[in-house]
Amino acid sequence: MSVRDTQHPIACSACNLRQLCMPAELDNEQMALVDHLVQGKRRVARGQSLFHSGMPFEALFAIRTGAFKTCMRSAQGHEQVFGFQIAGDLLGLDGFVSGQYCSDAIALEDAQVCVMPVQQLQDLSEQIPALARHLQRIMSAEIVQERSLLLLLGGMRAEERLAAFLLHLTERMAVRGFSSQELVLCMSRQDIGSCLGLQLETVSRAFGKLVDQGLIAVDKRHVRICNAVALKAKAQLA
Amino acid sequence: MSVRDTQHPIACSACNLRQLCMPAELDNEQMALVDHLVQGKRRVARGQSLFHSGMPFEALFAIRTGAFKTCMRSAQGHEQVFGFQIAGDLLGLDGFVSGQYCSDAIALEDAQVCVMPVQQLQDLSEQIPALARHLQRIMSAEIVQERSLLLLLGGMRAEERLAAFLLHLTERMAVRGFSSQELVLCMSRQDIGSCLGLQLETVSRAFGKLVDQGLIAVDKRHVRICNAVALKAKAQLA
DNA sequence: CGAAGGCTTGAGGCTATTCAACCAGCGTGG
DNA sequence: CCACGCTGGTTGAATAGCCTCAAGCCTTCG
Repeated sequence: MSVRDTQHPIACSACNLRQLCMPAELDNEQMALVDHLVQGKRRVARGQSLFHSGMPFEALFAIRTGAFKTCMRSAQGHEQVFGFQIAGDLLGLDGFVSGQYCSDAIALEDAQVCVMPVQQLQDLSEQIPALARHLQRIMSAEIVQERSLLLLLGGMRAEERLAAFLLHLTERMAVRGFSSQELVLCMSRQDIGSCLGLQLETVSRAFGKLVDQGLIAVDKRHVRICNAVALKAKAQLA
Repeated sequence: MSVRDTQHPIACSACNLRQLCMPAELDNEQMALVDHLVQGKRRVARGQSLFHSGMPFEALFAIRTGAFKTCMRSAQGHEQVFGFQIAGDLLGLDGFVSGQYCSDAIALEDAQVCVMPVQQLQDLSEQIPALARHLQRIMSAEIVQERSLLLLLGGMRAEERLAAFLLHLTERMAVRGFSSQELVLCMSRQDIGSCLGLQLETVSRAFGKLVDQGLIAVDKRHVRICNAVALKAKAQLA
């Protein structure tokens, strides 16, 4: 399963991802409090789940390294992927409703996450309004993010969906300092398909089409954006 | 447009919808504070918007009467409906991210909403932790709700989508004390289609199929559930 | 080396879309 | 009053897009 390790207690105050999971406007005193919020780290091996639907909601997780998919499996065995999370993203926000996680979080590559127990989070939120507001913003962002997926599933064709997907991913990588031209996908065609409401074969064909049109170059899971303008036009966002 | 009216200042403490938009565990003192949170009401005529994408995020709204759809219009003119809100539901949760609403809220019938200014909401949340937690739960619920829509769009056929949609709606009406057999739709076939990722013709045909199978009876916008078990089976939730 | 997983490609079928005609109800104006 | 247009809904026929099934390739790993 997974192993707790506290041997590398990198404090939030010293973390380069702080700007993503923590509010910006903290003074030193508050920062010191926040440093105690993270109760250690947890490693999750590729393919393992960080949590799954129905487990008691005990903590929120911030991704330090690696990547996850959040998904649900229906009674019929159909797996629906809701999204992909990378370093700096928060996992477990769906647990507040019922006190149980409502989805599965599965590591797409070996990962390390910061564990933030809910109780501490609640207590600290009461002391630091900025933290409470930040959580609010993050959850609101999650809502907006999922709506953009709904927009995609509701009104786009396969090629357009894939184009939008790739652009969305590069945007997020760019925020984290990566190239906005190059992209290494950490998920399978099947996962992409599930997220976009397509079969893996259709995803494969859509990749082919985009390559044929000269918009991207693909080598296995390595993707290069050749014509960002045309790609955006295709994704109907340009 | 819309008219503010304060002539009927029904306090939250006296409102029969309180259990839906407010936390349960409030003492009298806290209840008195909450009563001041609602800065009057606003009427919205059928077809008019309560807010639309891009407007500054100044308040959250609780629906007292009437119904809304939340939607977005893409550059290409495609309208995507994200969901339908009825009495007791909160509107505007997507505004926390950027300080602007990210969607449109359009009244499907003449409606009345309680206006809760963000600033007061934030201040009060700091004084009443239960209120902050309640907001958290509501937002978390919104995330979960949208995921169920993603599940629907990702893996169901037209008939199944409609079945799930009808069941979801009756469930929510049942919570509010209405019959779980009878349903009056406040939205058009087009709106339903947009929400379910279908064309209005397809929705119409799906209605027809469900009627043929004896699962429901339809008279215009009046729907009666004849065979709830079979309907649930079709929606893959039973 | 063989087996398995991930990906691509092809052929055929099916679902939902598109385009179109048509009907019912409703409000307007002659 | 009826004719009229308009909106919302139903129905039909043809088409397009995606899914399904199937085969085959490449890489990885035991």
